[in-house]
Amino acid sequence: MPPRIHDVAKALNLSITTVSRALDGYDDVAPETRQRVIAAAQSMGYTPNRAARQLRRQRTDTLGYILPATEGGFADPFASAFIAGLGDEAAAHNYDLLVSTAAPNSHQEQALYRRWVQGGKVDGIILNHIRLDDRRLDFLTESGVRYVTLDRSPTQTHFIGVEVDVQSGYDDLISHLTTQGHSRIAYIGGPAMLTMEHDRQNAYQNALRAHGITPQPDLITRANLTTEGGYQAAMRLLDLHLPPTAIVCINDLTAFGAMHAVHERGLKVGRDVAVAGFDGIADSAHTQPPLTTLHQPVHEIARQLVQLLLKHLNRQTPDPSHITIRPNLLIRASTGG
Amino acid sequence: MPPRIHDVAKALNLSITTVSRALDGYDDVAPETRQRVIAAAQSMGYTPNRAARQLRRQRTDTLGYILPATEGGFADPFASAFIAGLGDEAAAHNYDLLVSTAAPNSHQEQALYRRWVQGGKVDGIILNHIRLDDRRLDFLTESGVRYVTLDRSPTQTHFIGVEVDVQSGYDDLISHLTTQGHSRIAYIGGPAMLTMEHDRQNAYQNALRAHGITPQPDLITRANLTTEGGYQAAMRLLDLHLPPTAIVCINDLTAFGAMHAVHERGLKVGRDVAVAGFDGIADSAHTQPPLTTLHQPVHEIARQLVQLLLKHLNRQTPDPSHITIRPNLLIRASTGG
DNA sequence: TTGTAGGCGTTATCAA
DNA sequence: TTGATAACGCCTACAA
Repeated sequence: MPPRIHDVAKALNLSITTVSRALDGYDDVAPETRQRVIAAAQSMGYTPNRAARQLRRQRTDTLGYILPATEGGFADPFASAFIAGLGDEAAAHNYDLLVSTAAPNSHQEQALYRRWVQGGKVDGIILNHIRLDDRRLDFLTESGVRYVTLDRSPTQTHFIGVEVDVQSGYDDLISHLTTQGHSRIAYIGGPAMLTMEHDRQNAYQNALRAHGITPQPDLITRANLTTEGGYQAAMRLLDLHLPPTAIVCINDLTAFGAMHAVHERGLKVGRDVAVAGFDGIADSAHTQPPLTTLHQPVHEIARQLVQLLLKHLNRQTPDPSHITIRPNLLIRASTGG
Repeated sequence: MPPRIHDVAKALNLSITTVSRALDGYDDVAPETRQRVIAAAQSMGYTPNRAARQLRRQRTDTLGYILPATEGGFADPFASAFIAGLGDEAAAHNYDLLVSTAAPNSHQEQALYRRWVQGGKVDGIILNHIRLDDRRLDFLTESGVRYVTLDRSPTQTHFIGVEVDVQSGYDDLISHLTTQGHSRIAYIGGPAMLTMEHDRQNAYQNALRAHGITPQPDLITRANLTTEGGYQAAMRLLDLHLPPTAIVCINDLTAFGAMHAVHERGLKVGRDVAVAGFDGIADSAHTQPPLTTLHQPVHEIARQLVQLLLKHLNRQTPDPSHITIRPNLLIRASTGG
């Protein structure tokens, strides 16, 4: 049983009021008294009880993040970097991070948000994997809970969050590929309901057109953001009557799988078929061959999201209400050379 | 402002006592009354305030996990699968999961544990990356906070958690390698302070001796569990006067880096130098060549840990106080064939 | 079967 | 500058 404020007060022959104010830095406490209180609290190992403080202050100093579920919990390097970023920045501001998992659009997901919001477990929420028609956003808005998102929903009028300038990234990438002589450039995306998929596929098509190439439906396919999914989708593409000479993937994991498929068909990645990813996770520098990818600073993005959210919790709307990050094209051997 | 129990009671002309008991499933409530209460709570969207409940019940229904910090938050696929497993199982039992990051042995780490434990933020804690001399365990034991660990510390008298039978795994692996004709088998480990490193390096040496091979100090090196670290460590090994013909790595990421190094030296992984990992993350099936590795079911391990912890919170000690998991050798092309 | 009342540990208002 | 006191929302002995 940890010590209570009461114990500290008794030990010093002071009232709990004084102890509380001394520790919280109010200025109507005698300097000497404050010293004694702080010293005593330190030596007794006193830490305010969070539940009591929450109840009184009507806030939790806790942020929530719901990890988009992945059947069987597959290992996504993006996710851990993202969580680490959220955790680091939250901790830097003395906030805690509550994490849960739930399958998109599931009952559990809905129940989870209810519990968190109506039970007052969190002050604000960070969301990613935003969906084209995302009920979560409506629910949160209705409930008056503040949130920030990575990626912007088309239905979102007041966007607060971080956005990746996918178009500029894909312009760079497609430009690079056409320079290498590619014109049959395929695309492996993610689940259709994600804005991420919508945005990236659009950007891919726009970039193609900007380079005088008409997007071909049979060169556009989808997977599930995993290595295994990328492998299978790439297999399908390579089985086409007229297979692509380059494959652009929605993320690095998908690209890893695509490279494997290319190799298994007896072709050489970079020479016979170019493969590119998106994310720039650390592993991408060490694949065989190293992967050309659009790097986005995941850890930094997560920290920016937390900063935006904290500002949002304090004022009404953070000053720049959203931040745009330009991905950085890393050219490696998987696209020729 | 979400509805309170008071609001529900008023709407039904009942006392808050009755509402509370009806919702909590006490049997001294008239069936009809219970129906009405449940219906009203549902329609009003009532969810008990967590802070108040915690304060009253003196428990939080929250578990804590501190992600071992990684400078810059590099992306570790193990971590996200682990967190997903913790989150899934916790949610299945109506528990929340609090996550934070802190550098091992840092001041922040210590402060974080204090806040969580003494502030009563969590009922129990899950730990991994246990260190040889791990103060966290002493602190938690002293504080009377229940915890479970992945990996067992040598100083731990009452071990509650999950342990991986590394020895049997390395016996299988070394046996496989010697059968392939290897005898100069190197090892790339992790930070020296981790029990994980200690256990795996020991198991590697034991397995070598069991096959009549004397471990050689110059073939044993360490990295930092990342792909980049594995790359550099492997480079050092390949620069030796008498380089190894096989490299055993403490985890898959390290092995990815090692494979890259082998290739960069103009050698072929699997033919000239065998490389093996540990973890069996999804990507390992799709590297070039696919990686031989000791697979451990991360998601399942995480769930078992939560189950053990919850049992520990209810009774004094869970019945089997710990669970041993045998890793499964997946033989792929990175070790020949 | 239902209601009354006290208290979990803090913070904030007010008075001394 | 300090102290008494009333909430915050909920659960649970105890009384009715």
